[in-house]
Amino acid sequence: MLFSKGCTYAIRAALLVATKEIRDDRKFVPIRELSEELGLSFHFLTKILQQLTEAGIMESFRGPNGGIGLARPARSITLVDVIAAIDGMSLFSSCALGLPGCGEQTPCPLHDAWAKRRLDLQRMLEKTTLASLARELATHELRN
Amino acid sequence: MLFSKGCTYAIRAALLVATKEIRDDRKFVPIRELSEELGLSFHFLTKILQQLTEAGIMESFRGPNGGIGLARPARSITLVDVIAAIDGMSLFSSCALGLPGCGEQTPCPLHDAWAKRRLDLQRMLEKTTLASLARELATHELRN
DNA sequence: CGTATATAAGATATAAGACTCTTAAATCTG
DNA sequence: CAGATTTAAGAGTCTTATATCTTATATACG
Repeated sequence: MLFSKGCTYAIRAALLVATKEIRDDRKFVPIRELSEELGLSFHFLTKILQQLTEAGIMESFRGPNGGIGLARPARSITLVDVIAAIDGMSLFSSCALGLPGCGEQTPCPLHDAWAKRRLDLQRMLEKTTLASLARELATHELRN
Repeated sequence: MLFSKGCTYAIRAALLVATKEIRDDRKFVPIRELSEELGLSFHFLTKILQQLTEAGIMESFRGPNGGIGLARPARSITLVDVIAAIDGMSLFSSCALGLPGCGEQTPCPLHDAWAKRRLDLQRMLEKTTLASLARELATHELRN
């Protein structure tokens, strides 16, 4: 799998928050509401979203009318931001064959081909923001 | 991680067998020799290579002077063949967000961008054979 | 202030992946 | 045939990822 499960949950939840913020003009959404709409475990999602707040991507408030919301404008939050907070950046730096120290200096046989593609993937995920995804969701009839 | 650890071990071992076949004109190599040269657990590597023999990629013989060798010419064994035998093909067909049923009909917001890149990755890994990698290893000074 | 609501944090449980160990089966050599 | 060598197969262990449960802590509101 490209991303861990937790990472895919984080992306889906963050996108849903962005959608609600834009479409319904709501700032804070209870995690319970997110978990129910996405069909995910409430407790598990809570733990994952906590990592996003620690990373400064989201902010949370406890108590009644509390919930979680984007800490920055949706157009300034990229998928790489979310991925970095949950899975780290190793996907974009590590060797396809898992060889430590593989790089320009001492490349493995797959290095050039993979390095080129992982960089392209990173660039794409850096260009993709929660706002751009939310816009796509709104215009086309896409699943989330 | 892109591939499972077992899958990376399988690729590295298969490539080493191909190298020995070409360079030293040896048909069967004991797994113990492979595991020692690659710094991997003998028992674990045995189990993984067993999957390659089951998949018809390698063939094995027991007893003294036994070992494991390529079942077909190295130029006809692609990395996708090895990957399919160990990890399966899900990397090349599954949704980046892990959504079941994501596809052309009901795409997720990331579908187009990822589908394009995973296909490119698959094409590249289909074009890469054990023979072409072994050739690169021989001409350049690459690590394995 | 007291109660309800919501996230935070930590402990615990389950599942999957990675790895090890033991025994069996096959094959060669003398 | 006997013994050595090597893969095959299965059980068992360790580690990490995934998921759940429980207990704090903060906030709103009557």
